[in-house]
Amino acid sequence: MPSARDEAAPPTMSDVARLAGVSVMTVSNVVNGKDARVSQAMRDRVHEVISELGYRVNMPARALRLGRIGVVALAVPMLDDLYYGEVAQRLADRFEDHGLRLAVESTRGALTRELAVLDDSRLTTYDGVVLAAAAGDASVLEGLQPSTPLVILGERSVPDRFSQVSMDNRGGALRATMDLLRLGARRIALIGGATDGGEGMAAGRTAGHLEALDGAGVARAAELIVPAGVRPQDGYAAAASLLDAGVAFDALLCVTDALALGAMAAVAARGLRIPEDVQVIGWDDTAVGAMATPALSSVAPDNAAAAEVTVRLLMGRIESPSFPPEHVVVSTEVRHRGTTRR
Amino acid sequence: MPSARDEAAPPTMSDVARLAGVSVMTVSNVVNGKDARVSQAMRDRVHEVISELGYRVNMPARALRLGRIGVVALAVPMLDDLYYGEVAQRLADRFEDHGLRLAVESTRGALTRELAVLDDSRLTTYDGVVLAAAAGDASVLEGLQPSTPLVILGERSVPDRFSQVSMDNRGGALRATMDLLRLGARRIALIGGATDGGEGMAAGRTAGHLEALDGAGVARAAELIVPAGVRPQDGYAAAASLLDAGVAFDALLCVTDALALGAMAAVAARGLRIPEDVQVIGWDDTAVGAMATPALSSVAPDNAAAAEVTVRLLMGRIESPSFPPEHVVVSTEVRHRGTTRR
DNA sequence: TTGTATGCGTTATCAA
DNA sequence: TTGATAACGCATACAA
Repeated sequence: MPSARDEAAPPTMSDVARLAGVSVMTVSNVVNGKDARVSQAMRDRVHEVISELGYRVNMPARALRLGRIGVVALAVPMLDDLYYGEVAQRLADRFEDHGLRLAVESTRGALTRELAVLDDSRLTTYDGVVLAAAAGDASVLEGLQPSTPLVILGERSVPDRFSQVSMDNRGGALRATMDLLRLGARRIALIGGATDGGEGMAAGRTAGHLEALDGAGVARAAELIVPAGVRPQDGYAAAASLLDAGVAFDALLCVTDALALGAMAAVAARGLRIPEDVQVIGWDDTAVGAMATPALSSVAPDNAAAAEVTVRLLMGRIESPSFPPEHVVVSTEVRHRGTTRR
Repeated sequence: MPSARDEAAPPTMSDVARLAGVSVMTVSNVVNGKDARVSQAMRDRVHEVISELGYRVNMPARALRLGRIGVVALAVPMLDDLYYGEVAQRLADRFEDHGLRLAVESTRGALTRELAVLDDSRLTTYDGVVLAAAAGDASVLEGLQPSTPLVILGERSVPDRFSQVSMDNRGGALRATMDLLRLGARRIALIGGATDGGEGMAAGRTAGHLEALDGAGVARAAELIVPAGVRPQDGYAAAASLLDAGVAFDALLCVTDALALGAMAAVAARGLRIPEDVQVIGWDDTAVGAMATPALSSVAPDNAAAAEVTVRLLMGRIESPSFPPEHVVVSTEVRHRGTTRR
C-alpha cells in the first residue's frame, strides 16, 4: 500500500505562486527570465520559494502549451554501433547550435514489430526525427504522412516527399575495389555483401564492387560475397567461414569498419599477415578503425557534410512545414592506411 | 512570409471526432485500444478518418494528462564512446521490458556550463534519468533535490539520497596489476591514471594499481602514471609520449578499452610486440576490444548486473517516490586474452 | 455503447 | 509592473 509520501505530487507553479504571494504569471515570467516584466524584488522572492520547494518546470505542460519540445530524435538500429555513435555525437553538437537537444533511441526492438519504427509516440514526442533506416521493410514508409518533420538517413529508396541523406555507396565500393585491384589483389572477398540484390546499403556497395570487377575483367566468384551481420563478431565469423571452407582470397572489402575489425582478427588468428597476405578496406572511417593494428584503410563518407545537410533539412522542415524535401547524396573517398599496400 | 500551408496545425482528436461524427472520447478509446468500449462499426469509422487525416496522438498532451511520459533518459558524456554505447543498448533492452523507451542524451555541451547537466528540462522531460557522471563537478549534485527519479552511474561520491551504481575500481585495478606482475611485468604504465588523487573513476583505478605495486614491493614511478583523455587517439598519444620520452615499460594498464586500443597502436607502431615486449590490459571488456589483434585482455565489470540493478533502482523510484536509495557496487574480474602472457 | 464535463501545468493575451 | 483568463490536446470520472 502506497504511503502518503508516495502520493506527494511535485510542486507546480501554482504552489510557488501561492507561497510567494504572487500570481502564476509572475512565476512563469521569472522562470523564463523575462526580467523586463518582473521587478527585482519579486524575482528574488520567487527564486527563493523555487529553491525552497525544489520546483522544476513541467516540460510536457510547457510543450503542450508552446507546441514544441526542444528535442529532436535520432533513431538508430542499435546504440552500440561504432558508426552511429559518431553520427549521433556530430548531430548532437550541430543541433545544439540551433538550441535543440538530441535524443538517441534504438529501433532494435521496434523493428521486430515492423511498422512500429515510426509509431505515433516515437514521432510526436519530438520536434523532429532523424531516422537511420538501415534495415527493415521499406514499405513502412509508403503509407506514412507524418506531421513530424522527418529526415531519412540511409540508402533505401523512399518516397519523394521525404528528405533523405545517403552516401555514394556504388562509387565508394567501385573505387575501393579498383584500388585493391591496382594494389595487386585478385580474389577480393566482400564481407557483408548482398547476395540477393535488394536496395539497402549492402546492395549498393555490392553493386559498386561487382561493377569494378567487371570493368577490370576480373571474374566474379559467388563464394566471395559473404553476407554478415553488423557487429565485429559477425565480421570475424564471416572471414572465419571463408578460411574454414578453404576459400582463397587476397583482400577483404568490408561494408563497415565494425565488420572489418572482426574480419582482421579472424585473418590474424590464422597467422596471415595484413596487408602482405590479405589487404583490408573497411567503410565509415571510424576513430577505432584508424587505431587498429595495422590502421584500417576505409571508405570515408563526408561525415561532416552529411551531418550539416541533415540538420539543414530537418531544421528547414521544423521551421516551415512547406520546406521542400531533398535527397542529398554525400561523396565518399577511399582513405588508405596500413591495411592496404602502398 | 509563411504561406497558409505553414500554418496548418496537425489534426487533433477533435478534428477526427468531428469528421467521424463521434465524440472525442470515442476517438480516444479507439486510439488506446479500449475495444470493449467501442463498437466495431465505430472503430472502423474512426480508423478510417484517422488514416485519412494522418492523425497522430500528441504525446506532450497525453503526458501532461497521464503524468508520465513513457521514456527514461540516459545522460552520457559523449555518444561516440565504446563503453557507453554498450551500456546504452543493454539499458534500452531492459527498460523496454518495463514498457519504457530509453533516450540517450549527451552532456558534453552541457558540462561546459557545469550545473546544467541536470537542468530542469533534462530532468522533467523524462520519467526518470540515469546519469553517467564520469566527469564534471560533484558539487552539482549537492543542492539538487530532484522530483524526477534519478540513478547515478559512476564512481564519484554522491549524497546518500541518490541511488548509485558503481564498480569495484580499486579491486579490479589491484587484481589486474597483480596479474601483470605475476606475468613478469615490472614497469607498468597506467594510461589514463590520476596523478592528483581525486575521487573519479581514474582515481579509484589508480589507487588499486598503486596498492598492488606497494603490496608486491615494486617501486612506484611517477613517470608511469600518464593522464589521458577518453578517446582511442588519447591513448595513442599517451603511450607515444612515453615512448618518445624514452620511458621504459613492459606493460600498460589502461583505464578503458578505448584508451588501450590507441595505446596498442602506438606500441605496435614502434615495432614492439604485444604481449612479448609489452603486455596490455584494458577496462570495460568491450566487443571491439575482444576483436583487436591480439585480443585485448580487459577488466570486465559485471555489466549485466550493473544494468539490472540500475533498472531496478530507477523503476523502484518511478513506481514509488519513497523507494529507498541504494549504493550498489558491481564486481569486476580480469579477463585474459591475447595481450597478456599465459 | 456513447457522450459531457473537468482538469493536468503552462504561457499568450489582454486588462488593470 | 502585476494579475486574471483562456487555451494547448488528451484521458479520467461519471452520466446518459
